[in-house]
Order: sequence, then structure tokens, then C-alpha cells
Amino acid sequence: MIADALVRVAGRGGLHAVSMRAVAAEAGVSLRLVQYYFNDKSELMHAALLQLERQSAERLAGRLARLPSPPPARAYIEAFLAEALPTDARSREFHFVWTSYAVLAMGDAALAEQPFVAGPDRQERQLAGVLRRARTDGELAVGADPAAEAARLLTLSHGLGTSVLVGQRTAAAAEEVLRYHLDRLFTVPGPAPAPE
Amino acid sequence: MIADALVRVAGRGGLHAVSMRAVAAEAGVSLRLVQYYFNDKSELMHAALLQLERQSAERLAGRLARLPSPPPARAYIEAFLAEALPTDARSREFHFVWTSYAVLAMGDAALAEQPFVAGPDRQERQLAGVLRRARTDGELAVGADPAAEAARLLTLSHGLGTSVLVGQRTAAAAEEVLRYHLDRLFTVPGPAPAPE
DNA sequence: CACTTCGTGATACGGATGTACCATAAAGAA
DNA sequence: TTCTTTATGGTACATCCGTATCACGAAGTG
Repeated sequence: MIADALVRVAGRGGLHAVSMRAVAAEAGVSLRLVQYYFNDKSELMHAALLQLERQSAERLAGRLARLPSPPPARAYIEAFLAEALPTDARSREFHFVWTSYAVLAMGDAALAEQPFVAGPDRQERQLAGVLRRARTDGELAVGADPAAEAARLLTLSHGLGTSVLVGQRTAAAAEEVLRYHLDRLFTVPGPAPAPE
Repeated sequence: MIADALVRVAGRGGLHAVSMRAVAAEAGVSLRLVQYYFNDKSELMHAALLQLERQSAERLAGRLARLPSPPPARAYIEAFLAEALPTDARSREFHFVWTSYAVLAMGDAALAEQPFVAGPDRQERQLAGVLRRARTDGELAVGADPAAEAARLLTLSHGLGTSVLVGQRTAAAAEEVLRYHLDRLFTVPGPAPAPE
């Protein structure tokens, strides 16, 4: 798929390395073909962004599907956040390109609307719902507000993700901060760390 | 200054709108002059980044200088984080351009080294130092780990900042999340919110 | 068969960009 | 005075980019 080629190109050289020609070469097709399927460059960029979003949602769904049912709140949230950190090379590519799009969207409200506003809003509500249920089950620390905690979780994981991408922190260090955060949010302990 | 012109151009159209000609026009000088002071485009970009960093440090220093001495830990940290959120137009421009550079640095380890690794590392240590002192003074919640808390504060504020830039959250909402976070971190209450 | 649509290729065009080169004028040093 | 350095402008050049155009075969349809 051509949109995949765009992601690969952007994963190597950033979004500013994405040109119609570079994408065509990466996909092994002619420039004309890229023009044929996506008339514009903007259409191509938009399509690649939609595809990134879809793939990410699928990966998250896969993680959640592997949970026991009903999923424990902490496991659910850990699955959620595991997808939000750039741990392996594939995930790193994804987050790099995704963040590049996010910066692009900071100067273009129309581009931002669906993926960067509506998407995180939905995730935040979803997370808040899980936290509300956990609170009635008495699993949350006292005084925890589900909506505020959902916002904290998402923004914290995004911030950690960029600090990893930029090379300030290793993915393992970011996961440790996240674990620390969850330990202070939940009253029930998380899973024991794997022995080394 | 020419580097200021670069920041203004990037603040409007993002870093990809920055060209030698655009910067020259914004600064009201000839293209040749931009070439004269900064031989390369990469030198120009680098210089503008350094200037952004310096200005940000100066603003932070100004905030900290206006604090009573010795500054209360919470006030100190609030000053720190106030600088980290895009509240007004000037701050928004700064964070937009800064984040654009951060994304650029994700694909260029050399560019990232000084401003995006060493800088946040230093800030994190600085914050951890303040938190350590607050802990010995009994101002921190029980079980709080200064290093982990510093990491949480910085990454949380960065994540909140990008969510504001992208339009998902208002700056006021971000400040509220931050206040919530600090309320759970400190045992002593923060300043009362201004009556409306 | 004739014709239209779809998929793919090669290439041309206008514009923007980074960089290089030439020129000029002021100022200071010899 | 002559020379060198500093500061500034104008312009040309090669390259790349997005887009448009022409071309051609395969496939399906009447």
C-alpha cells in the first residue's frame, strides 16, 4: 500500500522528507500512480494519517481482546498505556510519524479536528469510564477523580512518549514512571515485575 | 534580530514555512544578509533554537526571582510549570516552535543532544532537588519519590502543553489538571483560586 | 468488433529553495 | 593613500517539488 510507504519514508526522515516522488520510490511504483490514487499531496497525507489512526486502534483492540473478561481495571489501563509508549522499532516509527502529524496539526485546525481532538477526547472518556467503575469497586486511591485521572494518564503517557522519542529517556525508564503513577492511583497492587 | 524573524515565521506557518527568503522578508533584510550572518540554513535553524532556549530560561529565571525567599516548594514548582504551558499568544508561539524543533530532533540525534536531552535532564534534577527538600520538610504526600515525581511533573506538563496546542484542551483546563496533580502531591494546600 | 474505463508509465512545466557569485560602500589599518 | 575587513544588496544556477499532460495496454461491456 502506498500510504504505508509514506509512513516508512516519514519514519526515516520525518514528514518533511515525504514527497510524492519519495513515496512512489519507496512503494516501488511510478509517480503517476501516486497521483492516480491520491489526487493531491494533501489527500495522500490525510489518507496516511487515517491509516495510522486505524492501525493504532486495531492494535489497541488486539491488546484489549487478549485480556480476561471482565478485564481488571488496572490491566485494562496498562494495555491502554502500553500502546502509548514507543517501545520497539515499529512502535517508535508510529509515534514519530504520529507526533509529526500532531505538530502539523498545531498550525492547521482542520487537520487536527478528527484525529487529534476527537480521538483523544474519546479515549479520555473511555478511560474515565473504566476509572469510575474501578472507584465504585474501591480499587482507586481516595479522592481520585476519574475525569482528572484520565486526563493525567493520557497526557502523562504522551509526554513520556515524546521524551523517549527525543532520546531523553529510555522506554524502560518511561514504563517505570508509568508504573509508579499507577501504583499511586490504584489501591490494589499491579502485577509483580518479571524476575531478571 | 534575524533569529527572531525565524521564530515569527515558524510561529505562523510551522517550521516547514521557514525558508531563507521568508526569514529575510520577515526581518526586512535581504536574502544575502541572512546568508552572511548564518552561512547555512542549518546554522540559522540552530541559532534560532539556541535563542529560544535562552529566552525560555530567562523567563523562568524572572518568574523564580519574583518569588519570596526562600521560595515555598509548591510556589517554586508552580512557577516552573507555568512556563511550560501555552497560555497566552506569546507562550503559544514559543511552544509551537519549540515542539516543532523537538519533532525535528527526533530524527536527528545530534540536534537533540543539547536542548532536548541535557536541558530537560537538568530541569528534572533541579525539580527533584526542590522536591527532596520539600519531603524532608514534610510537605510531600507519603511515599512520594522525588526523582519519579520530577519526571512526572515534567512529562505531564509537556503532554498537557501539546494537548493545548493541538486544540484538544483549553489552557485553563490544562492548568486545572496541573492543580489537581499538585494537590495530590503536596500535603500543604496551594494558593486559593482567585474569585471570579 | 468498437468503445470506454481503469491502471500505469514517461515526461514536461512553473515555481520555490538553498547556495554561490559579483558588486558596493563604509571603516579602519598600514 | 592604499589595502583589508565588515556589512549589505542583487542576481544567477542547479535542484527538487507538486501538478498537468500525453501515451499505451488490459479489461470489461455494448
